[in-house]
Amino acid sequence: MCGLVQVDPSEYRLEFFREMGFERRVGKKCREAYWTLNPEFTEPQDAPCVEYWFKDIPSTSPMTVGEAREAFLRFFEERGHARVEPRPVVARWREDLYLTIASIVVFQPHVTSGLVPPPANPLVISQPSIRLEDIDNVGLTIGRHLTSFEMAAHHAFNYPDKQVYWKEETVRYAFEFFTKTLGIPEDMIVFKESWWEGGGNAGPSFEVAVGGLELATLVFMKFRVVNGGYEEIPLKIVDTGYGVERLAWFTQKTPTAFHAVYGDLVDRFRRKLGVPEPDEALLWAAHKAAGSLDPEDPESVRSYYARVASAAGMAFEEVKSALEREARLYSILDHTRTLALMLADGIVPSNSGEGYLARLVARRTMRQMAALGAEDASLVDLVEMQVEAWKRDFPRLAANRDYVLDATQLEEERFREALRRGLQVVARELRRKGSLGLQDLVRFYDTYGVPPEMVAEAASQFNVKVEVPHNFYSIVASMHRGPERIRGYGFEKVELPREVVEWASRFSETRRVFHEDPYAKSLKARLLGSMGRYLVFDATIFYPTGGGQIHDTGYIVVGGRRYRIVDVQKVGEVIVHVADRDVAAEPGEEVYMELDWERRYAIMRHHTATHVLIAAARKVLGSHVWQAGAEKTEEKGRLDITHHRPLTKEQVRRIEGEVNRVIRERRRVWEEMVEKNVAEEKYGFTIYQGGVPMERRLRLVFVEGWDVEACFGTHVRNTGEIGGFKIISAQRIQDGVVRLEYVAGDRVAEYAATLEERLARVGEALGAPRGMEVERAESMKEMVKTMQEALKSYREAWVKALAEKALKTEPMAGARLLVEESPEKDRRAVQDVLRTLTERVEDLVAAIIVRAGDSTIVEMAAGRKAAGRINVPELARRLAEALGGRGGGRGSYASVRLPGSPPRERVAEVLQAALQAGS
RNA sequence: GGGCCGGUAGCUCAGCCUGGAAGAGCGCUCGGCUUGCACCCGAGAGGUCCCGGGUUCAAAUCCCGGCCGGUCCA
Repeated sequence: MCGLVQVDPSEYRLEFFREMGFERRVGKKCREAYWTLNPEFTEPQDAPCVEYWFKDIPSTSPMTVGEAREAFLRFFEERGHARVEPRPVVARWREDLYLTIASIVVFQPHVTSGLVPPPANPLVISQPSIRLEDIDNVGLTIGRHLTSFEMAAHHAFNYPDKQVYWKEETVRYAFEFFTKTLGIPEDMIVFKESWWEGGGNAGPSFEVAVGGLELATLVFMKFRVVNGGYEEIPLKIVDTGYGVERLAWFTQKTPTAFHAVYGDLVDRFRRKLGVPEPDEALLWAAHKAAGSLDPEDPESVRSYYARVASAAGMAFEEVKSALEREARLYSILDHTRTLALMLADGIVPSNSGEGYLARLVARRTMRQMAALGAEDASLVDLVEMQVEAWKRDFPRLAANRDYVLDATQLEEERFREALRRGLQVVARELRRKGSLGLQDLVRFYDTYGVPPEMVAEAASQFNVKVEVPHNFYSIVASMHRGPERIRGYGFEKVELPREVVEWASRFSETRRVFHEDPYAKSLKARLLGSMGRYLVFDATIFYPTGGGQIHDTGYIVVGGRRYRIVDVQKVGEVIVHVADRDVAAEPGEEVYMELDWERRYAIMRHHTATHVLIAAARKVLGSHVWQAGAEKTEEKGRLDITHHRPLTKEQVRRIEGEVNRVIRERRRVWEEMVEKNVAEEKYGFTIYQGGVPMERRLRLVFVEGWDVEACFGTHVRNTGEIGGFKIISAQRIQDGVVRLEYVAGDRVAEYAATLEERLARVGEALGAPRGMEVERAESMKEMVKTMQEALKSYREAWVKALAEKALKTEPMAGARLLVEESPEKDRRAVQDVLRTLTERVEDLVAAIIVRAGDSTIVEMAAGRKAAGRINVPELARRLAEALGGRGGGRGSYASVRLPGSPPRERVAEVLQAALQAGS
């Protein structure tokens, strides 16, 4: 972007530039400062300022993405950098980010905050990253925007007592890499002065551009942003980012980055999607013009097409439609790889969290496919091609192939289903209203997920024209703008009064005897302080609520008095005990404490069972399974796992079987304190099932040969102690999350007992002997059916009798009147009877009295002939008026509720009088 | 986590706005037609209108709460 940053210019004045004879200039168009060896440059050589002309700049032989990545890594390895393996594209170690958007994210916040040392220093990495901000521009800009890319980077962390290197070396490395490894002429490389800010940090930076293409950014993080000002930080970080895809594009000199990155996939996708091959000259014209394209500005897009049209000697409309098709093809290439990477790293598509981001990418891709008219193409096919193409670069694509494809297929089905439903509503509204406005478009998208293009297409079949504004999606987005929120598990919430928290945090760390010996049932400790019911000791065996494990209960004896402990909470490293009443004791007094051991032991069993369970679930269902929440109490364990489909009975049974096998195998369980870096390296991010502790050293809980997790809880020593395991429910609690509830140990027998009890009650209610409950239920069902049939024939008989009786009455005022008591209370049935009756005797007005406790309901209906002369609702009003009730009706039907229990004769009298009066 | 939409026959849905007989198409059963493989004609079975409360003489329909599903956004 063009614009001036006001920074101390000395930040950018390097010895290296002086040595090499670089000159500092300011762009004529873009008023930005840059350093160059080329006397002819008037602009800083990056995208909006100049057009792409890098195809005319010499470089080494063409490199694929893999070759470019390897060349970069090797270059820095040879210069003393340790190679670090990339992390997943899902930032599981971050609470405030869903996706890995840059290599530095790998080291945030634990390393950048200084808490944990980096895994190596200096280091080099190529980190697959995903950014969805510019997803709408992907394709149109022929490669400037990508949703998934690899950020190759070398990082150096400079501590006050350990300096590694800073600007001089970083810029020298860049220059050397570009000239020696990529073979770019020295005078083509431009270093533009810039300023970087992000995540609360800031610093000067250089953007390295060649021939219009920005190839790298070199950031020198040295400030913290405090109240809008900058404050120097002790840990100064070299944060670089080289676009691996751009390196490949640069060396291959293809018209678009997609040709360079995806190679023959471009043509294979093109065939699958039925996109015609464009003229090569057109693509090159687009290549040149795309550098100055601002995709957010419709006018800029229009003039881009116009420039391409005149350069290629083609008609504007022809160019526009060809480039739009190309853009869709490229974005499909880009999105399918992004989706594959997201799924391979275990994202489960859903309607919330990172799962929604995966769905967003999938649906956007399918929209593009639909816009190309590629109805026969399948998203699964395309994703599968990406998996095949990239499995050597990203082995987890192959490892999780089944899940990636299954989840993709499910998304494809769901989208089709949503469209089908939504388009049905669209068609209905079109028939009703005949036209659709912007609000309708928004509603169809927002509520039913039908994109406006598809609404417009559906409308065209009704010969209705619908305008879709170009900024439709931002209109929708702006309507949803709510409070800015970040991801959080909401756990470890301290539920203590503010003043207690303040008071408690003044104490030093409480010794955690429950960790030293989880089997300690009692302990002698010393009271450090008390505040009403709140107590702090020097040591404790009471576990505080946290990590999904509920606190312990028990009692203490202090100052000769006994108190129950009803709650235990953690404030930092201090453990606060809550007694059942105010405690009268002085600091320094000795305290005896004892746990409700049976309760605690049940909790421990459930907790260890949870660890065994999650590993079992991952084994049976796949490595996309992550803990989405957990709770362990005395009664049962509860574990929410991410999974895209509801569990089958078979899967539940297999998971249960795995857990019971591990119990049977009597595996050892133990804890170890391990350095964070070592733990992550050795055991992976699956250790973070319950959240990410911000500690330099992690408490890892091991289940021998089965599971490792960072965990604060108390565990049994051997899986054999779990004793037994039964899943008591497995239900989908939200899209992409399945909740498992289970019992362990003695609870299994207790659970079986409650089931027995329930069955016994069912048997009793049915009057069935033991073991015959099902047969009895079935025979009763039959019996109900028989009785319903009998009831039906009795009602028919009653109707017949009523009809005969009605025919014997004398018509007056042209209608017969029949007033009868109902033998049954069911109003519905009575209405049915009335209906049949008045159909048979057409000049009849019938009233049937239903006694309902302390009131009386009179249902009334008239036959066809009678209804012509008599207004039944009016009759009802008269009856209500006369006997103090309320009622009404419509057409030939009415009902009245009367207070008390007036005799039939009274009702008949009133009705007769009303009829005679001529209602 | 929030907004919006929905839950009626085995399936897909109408009815709800404006309260007053629970419907259609497909499927199913039976019969007819047809030398059986998406034909036609006729008859029939099939419902806790998601659950709970409220308003009302009367609730699938209106109001409140809950459960479940969908969708968009963060």
